[in-house]
Amino acid sequence: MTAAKPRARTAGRGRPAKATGRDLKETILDAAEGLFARHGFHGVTIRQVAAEAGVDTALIHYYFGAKRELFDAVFLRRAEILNTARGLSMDAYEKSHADRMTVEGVIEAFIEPLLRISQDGGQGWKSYFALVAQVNNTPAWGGETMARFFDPVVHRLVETLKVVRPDAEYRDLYWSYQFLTGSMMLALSETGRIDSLSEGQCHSSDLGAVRARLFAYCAAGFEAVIARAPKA
Amino acid sequence: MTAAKPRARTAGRGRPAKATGRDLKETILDAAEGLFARHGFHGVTIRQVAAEAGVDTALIHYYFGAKRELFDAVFLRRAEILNTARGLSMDAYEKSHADRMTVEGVIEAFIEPLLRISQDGGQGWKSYFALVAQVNNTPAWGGETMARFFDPVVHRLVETLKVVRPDAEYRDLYWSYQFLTGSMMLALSETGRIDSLSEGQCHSSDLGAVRARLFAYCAAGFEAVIARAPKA
DNA sequence: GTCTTTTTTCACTAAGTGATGAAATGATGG
DNA sequence: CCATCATTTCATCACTTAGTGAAAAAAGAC
Repeated sequence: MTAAKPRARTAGRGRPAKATGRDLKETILDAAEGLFARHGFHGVTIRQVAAEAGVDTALIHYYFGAKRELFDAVFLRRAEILNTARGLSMDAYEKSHADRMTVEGVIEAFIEPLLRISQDGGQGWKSYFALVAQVNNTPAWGGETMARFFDPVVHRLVETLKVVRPDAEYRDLYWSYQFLTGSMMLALSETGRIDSLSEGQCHSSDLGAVRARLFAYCAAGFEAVIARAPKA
Repeated sequence: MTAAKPRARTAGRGRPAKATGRDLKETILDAAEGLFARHGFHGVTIRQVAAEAGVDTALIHYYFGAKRELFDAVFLRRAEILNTARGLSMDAYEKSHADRMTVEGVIEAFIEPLLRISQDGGQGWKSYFALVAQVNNTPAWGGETMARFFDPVVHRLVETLKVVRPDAEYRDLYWSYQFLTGSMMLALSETGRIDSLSEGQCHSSDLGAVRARLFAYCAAGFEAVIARAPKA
């Protein structure tokens, strides 16, 4: 990073964050988020981000450094919020159902926060989920990033499920999680594919429809995998 | 397309196609396939493909035209084989189990050909599945392409399931398929994520482990969604 | 041999790429 | 009013990109 560190966020010394009212840094992140989500990292140029945000390309480098660092900033911005929300949801469930937890209940506690955030959080969050889905499916990309941010909460899910079904094998739980995350991320990224596939009977933006089915679907899947355990 | 059409394949006038043992066209497609699968369309340059294939960039344009056409050629090459294999698998199942089809059986007939091809077909097929998974998760990309090639066989799956469970609603079947395809494509693209997540207990290359679990997982999911039908 | 056709390479272009250093801007504290 | 400093823009650099047109190479047809 060549540029000076951008801000100590004291009370405004220097030129104020423009008369736009909105923080320019956030505006840049929003623009980058939307574009990266639609076209992927390499499908977006700094100039496009700059145009979308209404700033000069140099400003983007001033705030974020290289293009890759901009991408990481986009990824990071919401990752922690996500983990916190999920952690709280699972805390609440474990507390309120301490002695009568079910597989479906645990799974719901794991997935539901994401659905709620996507529904209530506006377009930014929808773009973000599409972005994560894409990272998750790009072999030469996400490996390390995904692991660093999302492994802990997944391990917690697996451990909790192990408490609910002590006889289940870890391998079965991990594979079931893999299936779950594939379904979940595809649903959250709202690709529009189901709209045309179902000839208008379903809409990928209808997260209520997802909520009404995904928990049951995944829970039944877990149970079935556990049930036919002695196999590999 | 500016370049002359590459081939009239009458009986050999002019230079024959193979000076190198292998067909150069296929070599180019192989190189492009591997690179696109790892880095996505925009993450790959024609020059990289040319270098990997050991040819000049102009030759790629000579055979395939623009970069996007090269990508389509890569996508197309295996799509038909895939559809044929799947069609045959479902034919066989419907014939052999005409009066005793099960949800799990139908799903197995739908997924199993892909697993077998991925196991027996070599690295090319593995790359191809990773590529499809990526297209499937890129909103601004796959819509039309995916629909054109894969909708028919999906419609067939849904109709067959409707025969097995006549009381099921189409919306439930389409949503369940959406969940299925998310799990299936993530498993087929072998991202390696489960390896690190499970600390070595599972391997994404272990398609036997997928086979032993995915059919049961998805079938149970379908049944559960159908069962809690009168909703949403 | 020569002709014709296809395949391959070379040299090139016009447009864009990420990135940077220097200058302009304007609020703030002295 | 002036010096300071974070912020913002401008002009540009060195390089890469997709794509092309012309010529060379290869090989059967005659």
